[in-house]
Amino acid sequence: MAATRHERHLALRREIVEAAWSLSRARGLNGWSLRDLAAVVGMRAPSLYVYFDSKNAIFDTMFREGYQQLLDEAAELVPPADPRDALRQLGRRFFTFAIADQARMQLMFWRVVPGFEPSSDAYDASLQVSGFLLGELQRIGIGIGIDDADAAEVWMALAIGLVTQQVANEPSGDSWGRHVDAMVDMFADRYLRA
Amino acid sequence: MAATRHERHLALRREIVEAAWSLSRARGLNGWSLRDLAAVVGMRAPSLYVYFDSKNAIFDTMFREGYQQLLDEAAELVPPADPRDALRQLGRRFFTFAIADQARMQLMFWRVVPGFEPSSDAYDASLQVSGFLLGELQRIGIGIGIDDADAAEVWMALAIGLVTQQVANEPSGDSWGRHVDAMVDMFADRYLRA
DNA sequence: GTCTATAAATGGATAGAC
DNA sequence: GTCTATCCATTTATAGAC
Repeated sequence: MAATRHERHLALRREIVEAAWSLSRARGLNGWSLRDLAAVVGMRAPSLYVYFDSKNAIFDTMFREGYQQLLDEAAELVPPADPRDALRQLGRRFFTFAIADQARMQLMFWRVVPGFEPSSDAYDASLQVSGFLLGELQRIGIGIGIDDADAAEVWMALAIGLVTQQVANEPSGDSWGRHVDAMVDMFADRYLRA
Repeated sequence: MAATRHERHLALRREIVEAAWSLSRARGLNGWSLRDLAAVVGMRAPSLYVYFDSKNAIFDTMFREGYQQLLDEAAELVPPADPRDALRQLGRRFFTFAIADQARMQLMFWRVVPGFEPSSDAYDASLQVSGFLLGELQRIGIGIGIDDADAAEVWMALAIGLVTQQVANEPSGDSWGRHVDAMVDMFADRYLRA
């Protein structure tokens, strides 16, 4: 069964994005050019334009994939019955996810690529993650009766603060992870319904 | 009283750094070249090398100044007697300081300029800030008896998380600031000695 | 679809005259 | 100290042959 033209096109698109991830992990989000990227997949730079309209279009795909990956990991979770344990699981998993790929983290949460703004499609993917988090916090029993969205924002700030400190101060380590439980407990003490 | 050659040299150095701050605020840390910078101070690019060895040397000075400014602001604080009020003051002031200049914040806390690593002198300035924070938290009465440095790391993660979310998601606003008190209270509930 | 060639611009940094 | 001229490298992107 020969692959159709369309299938081959999609496969090469995939290969290009994977190479972009690989280069970003190795040299940073802004550490590679289209020439470099093309070389990895055995092409010349102009050929990439058959698959993507611009370099930012590649970043856009990566941005969307980052949030999709986070959503996939979240969907796989089997939350413990105890609310506080469920929060700990969420916090630990997010920390692990974020520091596992610093380039991905920076693309998703720091917006650090000059001139890149996520398309509305890509932005939708990030909204799905926010929606999942909000739903999960509500299910677990978060809220002081006024505004669950505020609790979700505080949760994200806690999580991203820890990850930001980790990546900025000790890029190749994970020692800030030892504070995850403490931060989850702080959050639970304030926002978990008794 | 005529200015000495040395004084004129220092004055121009200052003018160059101020122009670099100005450009960074207007176009981002990576949004200007040495040509642009020279134009602002009425020079050509090569003349800048009389005052700085490289572009990164300019960033290094800015990095050091950023931490010095934070230290200066901190030193001006008159802490309220009540420990929790003192923490609130610290948190609010840091948030205001950080979002007042996003380029400065990104240079200090995100390490986002490719190829730039702070010199040991500049790094020392950042250590002074850490030292001040640790001393202040101890004075206020933080600590669960084991490790005050952990509390300081958690404090910084909280503060930087809020600022990171603010800058990444609403660069021109300050709405994440409404969570400052909530985060300070969470921190106080856990780490403030009763 | 892939290539060569090239546009068109930009970058940090240096040499050397004045 | 400041300049012109320039090096040398780099970049994204396009035109057009094959």
